[in-house]
Amino acid sequence: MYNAVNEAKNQVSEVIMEALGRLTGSGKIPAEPLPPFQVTIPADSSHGDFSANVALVSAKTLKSNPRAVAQMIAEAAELAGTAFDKVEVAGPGFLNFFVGNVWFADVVRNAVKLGRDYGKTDLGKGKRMLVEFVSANPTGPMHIGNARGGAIGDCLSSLLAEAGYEVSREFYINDAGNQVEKFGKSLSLRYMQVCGEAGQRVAAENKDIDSFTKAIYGEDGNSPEFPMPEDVYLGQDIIEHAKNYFDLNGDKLAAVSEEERRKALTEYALPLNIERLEQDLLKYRIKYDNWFKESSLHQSGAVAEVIEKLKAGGHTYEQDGALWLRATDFGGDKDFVLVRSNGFPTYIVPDIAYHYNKLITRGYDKAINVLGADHHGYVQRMRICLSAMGIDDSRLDVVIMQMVMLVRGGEAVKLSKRSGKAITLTTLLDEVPLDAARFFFNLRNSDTHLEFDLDLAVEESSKNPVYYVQYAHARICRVIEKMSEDGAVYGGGEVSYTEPAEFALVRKIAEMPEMINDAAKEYNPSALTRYAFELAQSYHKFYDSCSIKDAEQPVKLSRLALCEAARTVLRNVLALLKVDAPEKM
RNA sequence: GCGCCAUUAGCUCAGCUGGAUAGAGCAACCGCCUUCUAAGCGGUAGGUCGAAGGUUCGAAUCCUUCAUGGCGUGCCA
Repeated sequence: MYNAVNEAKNQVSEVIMEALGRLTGSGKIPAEPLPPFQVTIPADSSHGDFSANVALVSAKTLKSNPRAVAQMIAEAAELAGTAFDKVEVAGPGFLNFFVGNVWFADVVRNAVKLGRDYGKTDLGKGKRMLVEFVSANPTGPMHIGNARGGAIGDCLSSLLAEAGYEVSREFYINDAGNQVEKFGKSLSLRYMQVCGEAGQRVAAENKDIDSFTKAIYGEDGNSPEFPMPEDVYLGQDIIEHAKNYFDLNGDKLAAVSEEERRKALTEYALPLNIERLEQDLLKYRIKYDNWFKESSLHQSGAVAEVIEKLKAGGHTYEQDGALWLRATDFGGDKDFVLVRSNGFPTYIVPDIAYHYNKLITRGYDKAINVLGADHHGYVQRMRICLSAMGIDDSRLDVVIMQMVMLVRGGEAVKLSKRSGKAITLTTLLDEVPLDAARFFFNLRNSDTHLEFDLDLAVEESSKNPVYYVQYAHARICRVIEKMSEDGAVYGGGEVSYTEPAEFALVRKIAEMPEMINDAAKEYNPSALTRYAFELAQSYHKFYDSCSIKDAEQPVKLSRLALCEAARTVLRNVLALLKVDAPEKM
């Protein structure tokens, strides 16, 4: 795995350690253990390509001032055979290392040579990660939060794979429990409305399904003529299912028992919803490795086993007819219920069984869940449950994402999950290009609120960061194409650079593998969009100040090589985001 | 009440395992297309890093307290 930045950092450390060895050997500094120091890339390249704070952290131990210590190390440092041309003492006592031309040339040649493999690392070699994301309820369409979760989870998965982890993407289908009960109840109510006299009259007046559902739906899903009680789903999709079932099968369910009706309607609509979820996510360029059904955990007895295990471990007690988990034994605020007094387990029991399946049955090293901030209380409870099951709870990692605020015309778009009027993933994608949606949802750290500007996402201009990045790619392609028409093609030979804009672009290219490692460690796919933007920016600046067409032969090919390298890296990053890299715009 | 997250330029946000003059985009203002894609580039202006203490050679970054906002804290999921 090629990682020029990491190698250079290691070299800096080695050079310093050797210098310190010589200094203690000659008695110039006392032989004391020194604190660890850091090698970083300075923000300002006039401070060198790599910088070490060894003198600053060691000054106290050595009873000297940082600049004097730095000076001694700089003088004792042996740079022959390293990537570095020179080392300087600067500021309060930093050691600034400057890489030579060979380093820059190597970066470019390697990026061109490695192609799609450039940027890959082996950070996670041998580790298997299961990334679970979206897992929207199959009782209705996906909302805007699912859209953010989808983009984050999918790009996080790509990122981890790039860092060498073996990654599986998984969707957990909540096809059992209360939500599904409520789904059946809602369907049944709407079905009876559709069968009824009023429903038939509306059907006669509204031939197409859209106007029909709208008519039944009323103002906010609860029209006086077609009233719905509290605690049911009011989405128009429920009416649509009921109507479709009626069209296919007539009113034959009107006479059967409520229970039977709910069951039949659920068995009809739930698979359709699940298929719809899969289709919608595919359109969003998300393909799961596995769709895991909650119902399978009930059928296999895994849910019952969880309760038995927790009971056997002595972590439960009965009170008020319910079974409680002694969460306080594991640092929880309060105990909570596992099995309700009506005999049904709460939502967390199948979830425990599911995590047990991930970590023990299937043996993944880590289970990563992408969850909305409104579920963060759940995370602590799940950790407690895992501990109670004897599983190391650090094997569960959670990426919490804050809410999305949609903005249009400078004002917040009001969301209402309950009324079914929330903006769905599908309607979002009708309005916003796919590339923009995927890019925008990864624009910010997941743990900050995301302001999604619908106007900006649609705008085809430099204001829109997606276009800025894609434009850089298209520009590179055009340059390379133009030059090849003139017979100038980079064939992999020696290259050399002199201009600041060239160096800046090479440095940015060199950063990719480290960026991947850092972002993977932090589970932070937003680093990808940021990096893509910075890389595009470095290219635009290079393009502006360094002509390729008018350059003399050796310089021309070196710059062409740099274009190739930049294009490769841009493509690689966009591939991780699953955003198109257009050749023309 | 307790817990989690946030608070940095007019706006949206980076930077947070302590380091050099606190960065970027947008908005504002001034420039650059007979020259490889101006969907671009350069420049100007804009900051008591929510507040107050503390830790230290050094704090946007770590600790404490407080303020404001969001979300949790169900025999809902």
